[in-house]
Amino acid sequence: MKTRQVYLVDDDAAIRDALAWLLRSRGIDSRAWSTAESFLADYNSAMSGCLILDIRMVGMTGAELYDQLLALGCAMPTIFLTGHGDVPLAVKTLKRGAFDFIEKPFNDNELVDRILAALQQEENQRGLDASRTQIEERLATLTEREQEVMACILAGKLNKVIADELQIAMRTVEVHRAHVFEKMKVRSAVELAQLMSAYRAGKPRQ
Amino acid sequence: MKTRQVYLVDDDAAIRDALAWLLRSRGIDSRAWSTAESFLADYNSAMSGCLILDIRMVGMTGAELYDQLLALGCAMPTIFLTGHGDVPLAVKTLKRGAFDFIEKPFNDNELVDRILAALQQEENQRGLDASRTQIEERLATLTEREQEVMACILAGKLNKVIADELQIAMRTVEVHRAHVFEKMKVRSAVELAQLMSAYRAGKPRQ
DNA sequence: GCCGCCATTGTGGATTTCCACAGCCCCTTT
DNA sequence: AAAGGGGCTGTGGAAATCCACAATGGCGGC
Repeated sequence: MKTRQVYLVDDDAAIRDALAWLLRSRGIDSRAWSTAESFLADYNSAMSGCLILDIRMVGMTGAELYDQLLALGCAMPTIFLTGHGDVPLAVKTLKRGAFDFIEKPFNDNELVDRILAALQQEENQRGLDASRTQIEERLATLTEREQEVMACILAGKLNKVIADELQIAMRTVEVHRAHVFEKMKVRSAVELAQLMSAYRAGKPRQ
Repeated sequence: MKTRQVYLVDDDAAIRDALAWLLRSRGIDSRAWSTAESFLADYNSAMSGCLILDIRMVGMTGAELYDQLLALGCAMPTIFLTGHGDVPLAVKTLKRGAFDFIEKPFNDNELVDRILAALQQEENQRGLDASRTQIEERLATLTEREQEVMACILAGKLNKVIADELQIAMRTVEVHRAHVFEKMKVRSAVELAQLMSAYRAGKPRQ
């Protein structure tokens, strides 16, 4: 099981070193990169933790790197460090989902608190993602007919009504219904309804 | 039925007039205040629409007014106008829920687009709030026993299991169950499960 | 005392859900 | 050809849900 890390990207070596030292003193694992390009080349979706990005860097900026990572499906919470007052950029980046903005020079405790919060959020999100994946895997096992019957079940329809609508025997509805419960690993229509409600509530993820 | 309005608060008369004119030319109703204090004195929860606040004003600032309004339970989307680059304040206010930050001088079309989006969001939120209120009213009609039985239903338990746990007859469970469905205005356990799932998913609102 | 609300329970019967056992047909893969 | 998957169906019977009709008892308010 991989450990969470804090990924630091800043072209200022002093900042990188200071941050790495700070995090080590708090027992937090970290790795540093001096350019956005080098981090991007190393990035892979197995990375787990949070990002600390300097918003302005030589070459690709932190904001541009963030856009690239979003496009790659990276969901790690991202904290931006900024030394300039650029409100539109801060607003835009926050609205795109950045976790936080912290101005240099920063307060050590404040930054570590935000980092811990970001790590916690990432952990929570990973759990949610795992659940979603599991539900999706179960859904993928359903035949077309089973999906149709499931939709009717979730619409609260009686088996005989489903049978009428799909023009099949009630016995067949029962068979498909039993398969749906089995494949979705639920024991009742209530449980199925709750599972699918939770799944759909967490769906907006694009 | 009250109409939605845009509420303008800015100590700069030229801005207020220009905004009012702009909105009128787009067929959007608005009202203006020159100080945060005067708006706060007039505020009431029946106001519907969105807010445009200048972030810095003589006396109470836009940010301070926003905090006050939040404390009063105001849910109108709030767009801040700012002429200075104060990133921490922008970040803090956005994280508190502000709808957007726009720097002066602003682009007319951009601002109107954001206002229309804010009005739409407020409309959607009103609809959600109305639904929540309705559900809460129905929940309030349930007796303690009915609430207990409902919890068991939502846990997917059979009537006979509920009867065992609550140490009552199955017939009594059926009576309470029927009352729960009637009062919650649902026709099945599935429908009840979905109603409560949606309600609980939208609960974090404090 | 009367009334309304709440909780509880029983009887009898209808409807719905669930499923073991059994079977048929079509299509695809080995 | 045989096996597996999917869809479909029937029989018989048990379990679960639903409810009209009926009733009792406790509590609080008028």
